[in-house]
Amino acid sequence: MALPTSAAQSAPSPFRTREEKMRDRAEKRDAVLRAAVRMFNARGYHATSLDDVAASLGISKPTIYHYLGNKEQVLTECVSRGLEPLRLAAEAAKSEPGSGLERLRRFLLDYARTNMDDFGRCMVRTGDELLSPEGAAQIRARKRDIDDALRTLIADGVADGSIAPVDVKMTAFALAGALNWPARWHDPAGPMAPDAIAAALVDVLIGGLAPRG
Amino acid sequence: MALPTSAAQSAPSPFRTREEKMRDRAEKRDAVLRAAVRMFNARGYHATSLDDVAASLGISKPTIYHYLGNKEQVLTECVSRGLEPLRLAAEAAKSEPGSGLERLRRFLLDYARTNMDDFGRCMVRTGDELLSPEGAAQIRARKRDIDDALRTLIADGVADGSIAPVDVKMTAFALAGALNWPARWHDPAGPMAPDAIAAALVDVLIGGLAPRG
DNA sequence: TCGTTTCTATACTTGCGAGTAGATTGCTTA
DNA sequence: TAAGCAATCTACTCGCAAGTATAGAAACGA
Repeated sequence: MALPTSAAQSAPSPFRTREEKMRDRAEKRDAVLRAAVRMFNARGYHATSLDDVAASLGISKPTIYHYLGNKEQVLTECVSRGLEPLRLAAEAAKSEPGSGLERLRRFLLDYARTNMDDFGRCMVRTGDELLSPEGAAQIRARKRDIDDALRTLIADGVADGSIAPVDVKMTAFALAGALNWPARWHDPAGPMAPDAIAAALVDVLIGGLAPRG
Repeated sequence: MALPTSAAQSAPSPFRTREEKMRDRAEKRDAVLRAAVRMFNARGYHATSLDDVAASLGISKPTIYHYLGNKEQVLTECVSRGLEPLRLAAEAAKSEPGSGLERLRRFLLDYARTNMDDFGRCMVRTGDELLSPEGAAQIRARKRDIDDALRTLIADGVADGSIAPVDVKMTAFALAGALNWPARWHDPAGPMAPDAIAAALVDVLIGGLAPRG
């Protein structure tokens, strides 16, 4: 039989193609992860059972196991999805124009915003203690890459004079800490927009507390 | 029989006075908490069983229950001990001499150092999700007091001109985030001294990234 | 049409760890 | 000397939630 092209959709057929089925499957997997990450953020990983997650989707626990290997994999997949936009932002910052400070500022804004969405919050809040040694090592390596990119941006800025001659490592920790913290306190349902928070935090960090000249 | 005064200790008696016994009890309770907080920090609260804690002290679980009501109370007591030095520092900062910025700087240094000791780390890492609603509310109220003190110090500095006209609330979050973060990454057994880390972080936060005129 | 794969459910097993019962020992006090 | 209390143990109960065995329905391919 001839495979229908994706363009040939005049009358939607009930028969799914291979790609459609793969997409269906991916959508269901996504739905599981979205439900899980919300509950992890709201109640914590250990306080969330996969039965709870399943119930919130109107399905049963074995269905989750059909899409994901085990509970830790559900968590690591959520963390991965929180990490990915950071990796992309770090990648992008490398080849952008502008001074070190300008490139850093854009990266920090992305970083802060990302940390306030569902997967970003989960990523920040998931410490090594929740994961198996292997899982923790993988995640740590990927976080380390982000941190390296951050340090490089700072060093670039120091080198081109757009950033004061700070201690690069400690500065990276200070920035990361300040921008990770909203994952703990920010309420997505509250009145403060993530963009505004990100902008305010970045302004404080770049300007410092001491009054300028 | 006459109670021995605490001065009459020429030959240490095996018979304990009431105060000595109370002190003994307090010491044992402390030992339980110190053992527990170390394991909570190393492996996480949920991954630490009270059997583990007991074993590390060469005692049995019911002995822990003799000194503390339940597992959550072990945790909340650890968190309290992490919070207490912060409360004292906040209290002290109120009545110290110096500009707003100077008082804030001293407070921030205390804050950062405290967050790197055993109980401080536990305090920072213990999110609401680990506690019962009642426990979480109590802890949150006490953290809120610290945050209020921090905001007041910032506002004082802005008012007296020693701090730039920043957004007080966001600044408090940025500072707290940056100084809480070492609770996640600092290794007490590593080469970096908490004092040096605290100083470096505070310098970055006060000075900012942008070069000064 | 028939075997195979996909998806889903019900109903189970299993292990861990919080918390408890009850006994024991020894000091304290009436 | 007996009652009481403090401190500790061994040996349990019990509930929860991760993960599994198994089966049935639908879709698919040959």
